[in-house]
Amino acid sequence: MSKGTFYITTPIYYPSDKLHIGHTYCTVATDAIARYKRMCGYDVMFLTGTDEHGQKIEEKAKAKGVTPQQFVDEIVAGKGGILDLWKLMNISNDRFIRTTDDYHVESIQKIFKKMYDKGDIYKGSYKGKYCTPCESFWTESQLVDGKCPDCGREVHDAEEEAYFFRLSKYADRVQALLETGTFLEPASRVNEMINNFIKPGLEDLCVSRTTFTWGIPVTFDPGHVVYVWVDALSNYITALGYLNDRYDDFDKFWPADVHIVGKEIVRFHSIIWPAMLMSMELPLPKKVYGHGWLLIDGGKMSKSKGNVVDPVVLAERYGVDALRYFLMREFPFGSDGSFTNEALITRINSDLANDLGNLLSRTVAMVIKYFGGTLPAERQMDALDDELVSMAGALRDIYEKNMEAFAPQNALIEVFKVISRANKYIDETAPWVLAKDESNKARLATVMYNLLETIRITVSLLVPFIPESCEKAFEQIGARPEDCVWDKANIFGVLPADVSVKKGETLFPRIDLAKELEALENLNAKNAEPEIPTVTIDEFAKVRMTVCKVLECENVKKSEKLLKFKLDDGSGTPRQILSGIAKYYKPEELVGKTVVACTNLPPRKMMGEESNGMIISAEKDDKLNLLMLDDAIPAGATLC
RNA sequence: CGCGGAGUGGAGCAGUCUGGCAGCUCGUCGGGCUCAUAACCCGAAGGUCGUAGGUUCAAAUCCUGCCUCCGCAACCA
Repeated sequence: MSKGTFYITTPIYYPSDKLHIGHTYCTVATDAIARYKRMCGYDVMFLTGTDEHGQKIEEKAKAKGVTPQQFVDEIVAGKGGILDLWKLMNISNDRFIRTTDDYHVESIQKIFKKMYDKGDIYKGSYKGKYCTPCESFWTESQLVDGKCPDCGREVHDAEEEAYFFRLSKYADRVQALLETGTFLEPASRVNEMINNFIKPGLEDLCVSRTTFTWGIPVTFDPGHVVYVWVDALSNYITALGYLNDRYDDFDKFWPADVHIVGKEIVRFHSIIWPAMLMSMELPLPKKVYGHGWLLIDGGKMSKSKGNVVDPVVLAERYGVDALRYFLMREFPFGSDGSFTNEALITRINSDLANDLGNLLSRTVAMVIKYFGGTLPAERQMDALDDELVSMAGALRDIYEKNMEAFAPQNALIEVFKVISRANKYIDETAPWVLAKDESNKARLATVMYNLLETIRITVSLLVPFIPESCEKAFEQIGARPEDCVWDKANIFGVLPADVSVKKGETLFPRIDLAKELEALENLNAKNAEPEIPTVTIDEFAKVRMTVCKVLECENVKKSEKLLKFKLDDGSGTPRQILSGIAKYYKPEELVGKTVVACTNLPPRKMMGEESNGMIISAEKDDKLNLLMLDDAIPAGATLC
């Protein structure tokens, strides 16, 4: 029965914040592929999880006053956390790994030791400039006038002990891997990897840290924790029981059939991970697929833009299946796509409500109206039936080809071509006309049966995408579970001749576009406002705002954003400040103006120039205005 | 000259590898139908395929220059 095994993974997500629609997109896509493979008869292992170590988590936990473990427990397993999100989205993962799980920790320590014993991990040092108060390493180029870019104080030469992985040793083999065959897809990502990372030369990779403690300790060298690469990437094998006793299906499922990843981490999965596996002398995954991003308003989703899309809100408003369908249907999997609420609602309405839902609804209603819900067994074929029947019968193979090519979007397009054809078929056969004459019974029954069969086949193939809705649809057309399987999705005529339908709830209610857009807009506006902490008068008083006259102003070369100012701040010495407002002002129009700057910020280096303070401006949406005062007030005056 | 992606009717995209009548979805307009979730079906309008040049019998597609947008990297205090 089984066609063999299929091991598929998502990345393990970093739980420093709530996950957004982008993570959901990746996981839903992986889920759809996993469900498809199961449907085809593969023994599937679908893994997802979380990457829970590192400095950022440590810092966030500290800021919140909890331990790192408590912090990640809350985000991963707490109410509304990552586990809840995947449950809501109906994700069918077989396993969920957390890098803080005991068995993973145990495996990582053994893997690290194994690579060390082999000589592929060696102890070296990280040379750089160290700022003691900031506890930070800086490279020469990051320094501002030879001083710490964060605090402006002196730095000194320092070396930090660290372990390195001999990535360079595997560069040739990795390049060959990328260049031959189909290891990395889509193909457009291959050039990017080779030009950007391999050709300039691969440097050995720092794989341990001593500057933070939230990580897996290196067993043979206390004080070092394993840095992200070995810890996170290895999850794909530790979750199968590699070097641990928790699971024992490593031999069964490794190598992975495909790692689904976002394009931002293609580099780690297509260069570092294969090199690590080469070092461990393990088989390489068969494929890494780098999907595109969902862009908002043509740009990247980001907190600061306030345009982060919350999957929970959308799933609760429109249904999990509708959201899953939209994500898979709207965007070409390998490229970026632009997400808009309007596209979401329009897509749900036109495909799911108008085409599929309505087809089901009108078909079931007619079977009930004309036959009391059960078809008579007599049939009468007609040439009108041919096209629909052959399209439905041929669909599975076309669908399969697209799914195998990681083009779920095209698979869905093909399914909906058949659904549209069925709607047209109703017009062509005009059942309501046939129903007027008793002598047409057999013909009418044939039309109804053909419609039910078309629905059975198309909905069978939609199961990986919208599983719950499909169950409801099967029930309405009177299909038994054994009729709705892969092996019968390319056969027309599976339902019993005297099939009985059952009226059910509306599968996908139509959504009022204008009303919902407004509602979402309002929700978003509310969410965009972060909780603003109150400041005490003492804290506020620390901020020094000084009136300055613009002496000189020019563009910073090679920078699109920065303007360089020389300001008279009343001290007698000109003050240099850089400001990212080149988009809004021309340098010459600012000379002589009276502006306000915060003058007690630490110096900071940008594009090789030092900035001593911040010029105050007001910004909203895409508008920005510098705060300018009347010329009457002299330079050096302070705001109070 | 840092790396990469993209510019195709009002919107979103396919087509480009391998030149051969410019296609799909949504929207708009007109018509049809009444089984259905005001849904469905048919028809129409709308594009010098970013731009300038080149190759060719023939260019959205191949070549060269330029412009614009997006992402990465480095700065956006």
